[in-house]
Amino acid sequence: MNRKLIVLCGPTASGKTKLGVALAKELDGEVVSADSMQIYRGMDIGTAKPSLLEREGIPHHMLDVVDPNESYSVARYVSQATACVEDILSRGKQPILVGGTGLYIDALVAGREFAQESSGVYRTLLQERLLKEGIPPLLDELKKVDPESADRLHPNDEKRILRALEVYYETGETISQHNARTKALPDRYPALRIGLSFQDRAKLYQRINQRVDEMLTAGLEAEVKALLQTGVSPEATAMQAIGYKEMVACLERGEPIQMAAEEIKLRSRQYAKRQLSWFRRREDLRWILWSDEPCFAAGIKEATAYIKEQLGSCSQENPLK
RNA sequence: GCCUCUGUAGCUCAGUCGGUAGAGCAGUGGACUGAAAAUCCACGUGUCGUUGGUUCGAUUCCGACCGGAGGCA
Repeated sequence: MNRKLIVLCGPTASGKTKLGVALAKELDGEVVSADSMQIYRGMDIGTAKPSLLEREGIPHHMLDVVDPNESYSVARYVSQATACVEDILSRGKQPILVGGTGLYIDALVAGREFAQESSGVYRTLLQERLLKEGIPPLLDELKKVDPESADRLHPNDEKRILRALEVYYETGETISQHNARTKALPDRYPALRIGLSFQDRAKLYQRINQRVDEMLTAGLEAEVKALLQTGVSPEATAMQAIGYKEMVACLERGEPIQMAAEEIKLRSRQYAKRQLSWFRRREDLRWILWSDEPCFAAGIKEATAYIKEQLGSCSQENPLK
């Protein structure tokens, strides 16, 4: 039985959503979103969540699965999204992972285990200590329990230093041991990865800028205000999303919306660059690069040709049919 | 027209008591194992507005010119 995952990834505004739907139609598939912000209900405009119309009747999973006040994590994503993938496979359909959150994609494909669910007491404790003592004593502590991680982590990388300590105190296993063990495990799913972007970086940036303007026209300001009014905390993880945190700050300071728009464009461009650096490191990823405007007809041709070629080479009959 | 301030990296600006200059931001590359749209790291040569003068040596001092801001008329 074919358990192969098709992965469609790339930076924001590269056209993943549209090509994903087209691919799903072509391959009798369903879309599983791999986006760390589109999971939140009520955050539609700023996350560029595909509307019902844009989904064109193709079932989309992992959209609107939590409230913006809830805390979420890769681990939760992996378990929820795996259930979706299994369900799709059991019905004989092709799962297509579409999204820009590299960590979520890799974790799902690998079937990554994370250090055990915790009560959170250590995290709060460690965060309090960070505030009071600063990072040096915590790094010293990590040096004692997990010298490998202490050595690997940069002294300024507070987030990861805390996590390393947390994992050790929660589970008794150091994060370096845990990582080494889980890295050795084989992937849960075989995956075919397709990356979407532009040949010319400037073109990508131009598209991003344009899309931010469209978001503002579509009512991003009202969406953010509505979220705050329904009690979403500005501190919530969901509110770290690009487009939201800048808008919140702008409203607080009473600045003109145009200033927020410029900030959102800038942060989105920088985000796209980080996404590219995540995806580029994979040698087994097949890039489809738009030369000018995205041409989905050509994109779908290129993608399906690649998929058929890859699948054809490992099985006598087309397993997608 | 006169006076004052100003012109240094893509942008905002430091600085050189005369020995050809450095921050922040932007940009580029990278990392990433329960916050990931988060978080973190690395990378800084540019006719120091132009042109004369003084000087062994000027981006730095002096003059003129050009651009910008303000003030007086």
